[in-house]
Amino acid sequence: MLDIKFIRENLELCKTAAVNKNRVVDWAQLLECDDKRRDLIGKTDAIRAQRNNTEKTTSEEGRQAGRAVKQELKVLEDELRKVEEDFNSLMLTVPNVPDKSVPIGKDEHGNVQIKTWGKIPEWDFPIKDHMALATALDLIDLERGAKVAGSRGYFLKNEAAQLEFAILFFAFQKLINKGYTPITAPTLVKEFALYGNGEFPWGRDTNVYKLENADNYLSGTAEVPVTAYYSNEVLNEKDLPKKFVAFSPCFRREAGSYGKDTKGVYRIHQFNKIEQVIISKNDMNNSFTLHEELLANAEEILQDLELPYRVLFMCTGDMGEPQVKKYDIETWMPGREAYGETMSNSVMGDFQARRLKIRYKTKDGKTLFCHTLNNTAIASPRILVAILENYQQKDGSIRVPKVLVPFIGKEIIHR
RNA sequence: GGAGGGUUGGCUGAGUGGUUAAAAGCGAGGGAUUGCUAAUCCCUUGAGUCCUAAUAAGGCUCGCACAGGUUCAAAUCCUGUACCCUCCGCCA
Repeated sequence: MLDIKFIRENLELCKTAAVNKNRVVDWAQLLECDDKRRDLIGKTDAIRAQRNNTEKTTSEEGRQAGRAVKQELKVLEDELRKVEEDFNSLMLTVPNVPDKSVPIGKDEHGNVQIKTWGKIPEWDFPIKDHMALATALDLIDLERGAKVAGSRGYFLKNEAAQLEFAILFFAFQKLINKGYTPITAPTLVKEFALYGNGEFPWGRDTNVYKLENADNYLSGTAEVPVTAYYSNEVLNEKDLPKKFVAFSPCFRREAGSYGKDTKGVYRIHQFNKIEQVIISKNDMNNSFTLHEELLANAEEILQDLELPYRVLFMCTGDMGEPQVKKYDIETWMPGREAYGETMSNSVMGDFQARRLKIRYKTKDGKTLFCHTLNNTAIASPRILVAILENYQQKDGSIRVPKVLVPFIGKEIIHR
């Protein structure tokens, strides 16, 4: 959510931002609603003032007069309510304004690679993709996954199941050691949290599962519950930033991506993720610094795992509505002969905090909206795709990344 | 699933129909005083909107979980919803 005053004063900037993000906003309608809204506020306030200045009465005459004022007020208040409803839903459709540095582009082709790390492995034998490897080693069972859970269902078995726990716990501990507060978060969330994060209204019909017999949704990421953790609260500047490393199961409908990435466990409906979330003060430079910190944390995890990756600076058309700036980290996946997204690192400015009403008191007593940021730490099983494929050996066995050996209790996975 | 109790500002907590106050306290910010510290005193400390160059001063309105309603008048009465607590039942 942007500040309507900001929109009024920076209309062209906001319009351009929406165009660059491929989002349609009915600006004329929004501004008209805002005008109407303010006009009605003025009128109702005047009548309310009149009402408030009426003296205490017990006479029939006085009551008559009071009723007349009340009637008048009711008409205006009803009108105001309607206008505000329209206004609020229009406001929810306004995307955040990207930072000046963000490359302008229509879609993923506009993203800019800003860094690569690690050497893309070369093979002296025909390589297998993660499903060929995992099937032979009885690590992943897609058939029974589909039988039990439906499309994109899966079971992780044996060392793959161990690897999942290992990788999650490894990342969890790493971030805890960096001072992040460990937290396990509810996946089952209320609607406000999804609006608050800016998942809604945009992703309402494609991204998120809604429960049938409760007024809840299954969140696609711990970003949603953890960012909403302090909703409607006023924090203290000296306690910022709040840094969390959060675990949650994640659910994604993936409606509209039928037929996309259907191989293996790259794109599935349910997975587990460790997410980094930061609530910080309203200072963009400070937030950009934290954004880099989140990036460095994620890179460190991939470097520990010795997985080659690259960092993309996401362009306006591929970055999502709430974001000011976003990096994706893509890890090399030999089976795809390409990098695949494994982490997504965003800074939102106060966009989410406005929607969620997360504020803080500054040292000099002012109340401001916080800034919010988040980045993946590790998401499983997608990262297993990279691990299995990059660590495969000629005989079909798989080496265990050094840092994970203590968790698995062996160096090689074979049957 | 059933029964009862509750929800007031950054926090604790008064207030059960009436118009200069949502009391008081705490915390926070600013100021005064002070050899330093401590103490004391004063002011400020929810949101919207209008007027403004202004996130200055001021006006008005709203604000007591949320949404409606009753009334000339609602934190206070009524209805619905959410959440919290206690107990019963079921249960990992």
